Amino acid sequence: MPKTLNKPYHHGNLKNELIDAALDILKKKGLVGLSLRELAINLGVSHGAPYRHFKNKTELLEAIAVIGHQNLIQVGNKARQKNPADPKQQLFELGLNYIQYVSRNPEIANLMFGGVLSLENCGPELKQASNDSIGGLFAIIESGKQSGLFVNKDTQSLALTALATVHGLSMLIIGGILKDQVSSDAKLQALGKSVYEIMLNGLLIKR
Amino acid sequence: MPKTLNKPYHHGNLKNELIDAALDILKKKGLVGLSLRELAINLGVSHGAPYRHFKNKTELLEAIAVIGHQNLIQVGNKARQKNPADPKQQLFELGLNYIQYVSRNPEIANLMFGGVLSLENCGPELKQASNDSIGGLFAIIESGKQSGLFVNKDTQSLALTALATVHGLSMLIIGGILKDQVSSDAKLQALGKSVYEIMLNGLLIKR
DNA sequence: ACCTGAACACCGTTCAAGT
DNA sequence: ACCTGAACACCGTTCAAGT
Repeated sequence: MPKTLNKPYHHGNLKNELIDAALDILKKKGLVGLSLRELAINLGVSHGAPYRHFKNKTELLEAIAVIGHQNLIQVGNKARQKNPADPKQQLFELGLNYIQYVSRNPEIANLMFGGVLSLENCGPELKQASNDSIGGLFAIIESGKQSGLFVNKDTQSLALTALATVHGLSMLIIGGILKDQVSSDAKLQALGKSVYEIMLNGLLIKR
Repeated sequence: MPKTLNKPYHHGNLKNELIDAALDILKKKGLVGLSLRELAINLGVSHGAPYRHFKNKTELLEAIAVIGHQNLIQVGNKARQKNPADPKQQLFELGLNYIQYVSRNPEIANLMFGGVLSLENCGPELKQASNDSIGGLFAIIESGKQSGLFVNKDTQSLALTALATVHGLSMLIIGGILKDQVSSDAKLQALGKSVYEIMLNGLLIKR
């Protein structure tokens, strides 16, 4: 990791290095263990330096949450591009990769969804990113409806149901509530597939 | 609210008062605004006093999370008792009331599910409570399967699908992601009902 | 424009000492 | 058994001053 190389640097892209270092500590020590002062010291600057790039600690955390949302947006985009004209498979891949991303980045996910940040009084970047992250799912549902695959109910309710299922499963997993059910990667995959099929076909017996 | 009544008290049930006061501040100022020191001062004791009743701040937060889980367990119990032999209605009430409880107690929910506490290294009470909170749902699914109402898949997958949907919707709501969709209590109710029916019947068109 | 270093007002936690 | 008060090691944030 880049600590001090040849010489102490007095400028550069401290902003991005702060974000990277923050991500690092977040994964290692969790949100509680993350302090701006430690970040600054680790990067060889004074503890006041971060405030030239972030108004406060929250603004740094928001920057990380934005990255998380952008990653989820990518998950949606990839799922669509990889399976053109197959909304069912698109939905499946979106779901499984969503769960996988959250499982592998629990600290970022908790930052995005754990109530630490407020979408009301946050910067415009986070507002934008968090809005956009639902977009891919809506598109999939919409195309699936048009091709007569999905039920003809309002797109929003359908999309939210799918999102809720996937999101809920993800959050339950990183919350540790399902630790028995997802002790291995294979089990997680199996559970995801199982839930996905129940979501598609419903809980009720057909009549 | 109980601050200083007639005389300064030097003993009593400080432990419970700390929990109550913490809940109060949690709702008013959020988790970030909660400090043991302020709690102690508000209750008229020294800042060291809380440490006679809680090993540390985390242990206080765990006590609150336990209360939250117990409340969710009650939600499940009520839903079952109120609609005997009607698993469909039981599931509906459990779901809507779960969403309602989380919506109305977002700080507690974020404490339970937001990654602040670890279910791995927490006290036995929280472990117990968090395990039990899924129980009611399992019972509903099981009885619904036996009466030929729900699909004959493994109970765990069915229960987790239902839980994930309800939990996910709840967390999305308090996360502010659905603020447009749930701006009023009526809208929340409508969305809940809509999602519930999609969950029951599935996304796919029957063939 | 960017960074430093002192300063302020907080924290959590520990521990001898008091009652 | 329960609480106090000093003490320690941290925080976030601000701001004059440096380069």
